[in-house]
Amino acid sequence: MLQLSYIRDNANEIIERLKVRNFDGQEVIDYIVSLDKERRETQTKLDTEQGEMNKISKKIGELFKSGKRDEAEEYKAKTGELKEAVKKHHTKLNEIDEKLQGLLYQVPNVPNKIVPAGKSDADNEIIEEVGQKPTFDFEPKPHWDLAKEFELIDFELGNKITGAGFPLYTGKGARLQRALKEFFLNEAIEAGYVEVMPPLLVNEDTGKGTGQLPDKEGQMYHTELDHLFLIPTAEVPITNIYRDVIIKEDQFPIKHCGYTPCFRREAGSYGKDVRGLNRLHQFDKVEIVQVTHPEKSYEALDEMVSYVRSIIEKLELPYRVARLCGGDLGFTSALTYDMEVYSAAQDKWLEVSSISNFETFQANRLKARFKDKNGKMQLAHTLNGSALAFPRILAAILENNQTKDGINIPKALVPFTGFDKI
RNA sequence: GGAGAGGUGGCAGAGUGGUAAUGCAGCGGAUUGCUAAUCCGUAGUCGCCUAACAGCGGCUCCCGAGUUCGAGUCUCGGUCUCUCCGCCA
Repeated sequence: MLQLSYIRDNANEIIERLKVRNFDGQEVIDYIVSLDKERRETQTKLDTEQGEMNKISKKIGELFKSGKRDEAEEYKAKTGELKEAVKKHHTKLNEIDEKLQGLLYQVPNVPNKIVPAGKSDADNEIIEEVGQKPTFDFEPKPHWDLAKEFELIDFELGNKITGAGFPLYTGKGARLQRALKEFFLNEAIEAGYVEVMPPLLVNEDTGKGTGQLPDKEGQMYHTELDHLFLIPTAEVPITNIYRDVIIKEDQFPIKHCGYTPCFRREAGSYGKDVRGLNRLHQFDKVEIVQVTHPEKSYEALDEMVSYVRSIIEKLELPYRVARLCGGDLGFTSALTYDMEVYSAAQDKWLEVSSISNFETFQANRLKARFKDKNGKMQLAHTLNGSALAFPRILAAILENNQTKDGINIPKALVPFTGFDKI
């Protein structure tokens, strides 16, 4: 959520920059600005009236104390009209606030100046491509065939137990998942991220804090009875650690990592994209999160990108880095880099990480603040990224490393799998 | 699931209708051979007024409604936490 004061002072610039994400903000921003003006006028009136009330009440109190009951009664009689006015303006203020809140929730984050214009992922700016695509002297098989052949994943069983998009990993497949978890967490801790193991169900306040709620509840599984949500990413519980927290400036940068399963309804997905491990309702991921001083957040973003590069390189996977265009940029993000690994048999780039700077957009909802050197409260900046999502990494490892008689495990994982070949 | 207790400023903790004690910590200042000690100030938020600082005012004692000239205090609803019992990994 953008700050009201920021909108008030920069309305035109905001409208202009939102165009990059194909968001026409003219109407809603104009409405916000005019409502804000009305709100302030109303509050000024209300404040004056309430101040008047307070004075009279105080006076009556004094009169009662000194036994001047008659005089007190006179003052009492005077309050009726004032009370009505207070009530009226109070109601009006509440109404305006509610409306304003609803409108503010509709405005996405302002894209960073370097975000390219564009409609879809096809317009993302590929910044760099690293590594060699593998070559084969036979027809490489897609991972879903390999998974079946080597009994790594049983999609049918997952289907039976739960439904589509909930695979059951078996044998070496399961062991590989565990190895990825171990490897990713160890690397992150090595890089200075403090591990947390958060709850997998979150309440409504938490969902609002990071921007999943309101409006995007359709993407999350919801437990009806207890009104809790299954997390779509560890970003949600981890970033919410800092909801309503006043951070000490010397704590910056705060760095966390965490492994969690993630649950996504993926309403509306269909077709080829959902084949095999490409798009699941439940998957595992290690997430990295940073909370930083506003002046340091882009530095942190770069650091996170190079960290994620380093682990992909250790897994010996060809990858590329994309700067998301306005049309593909998430609602809450100001700048996002996607990391995509090449998966040979599908001949596709698979998104395995999305690294974003939200600037103050989340912090504003979260009220994640710190006192700066001048003693002023300021919003912190929040960032996060996948490091990494397991299924597509697994898909790429299987497809890229297949040979005629098996699949080679990247060296970095061998200490955790206990085998170097499938 | 049953019963009870309780949510007060960063923390601790008073306050049963008259406008939020006190202690600790942090920060700023004063004093000061140094250190220690001492003293003073210091919550957040919204608004008015400012070039800015300052100043003034409103709101905030979990949330919402109500009673009252006046609510942390009384009434109703909601919510969260804790304790005991039951169930259970």
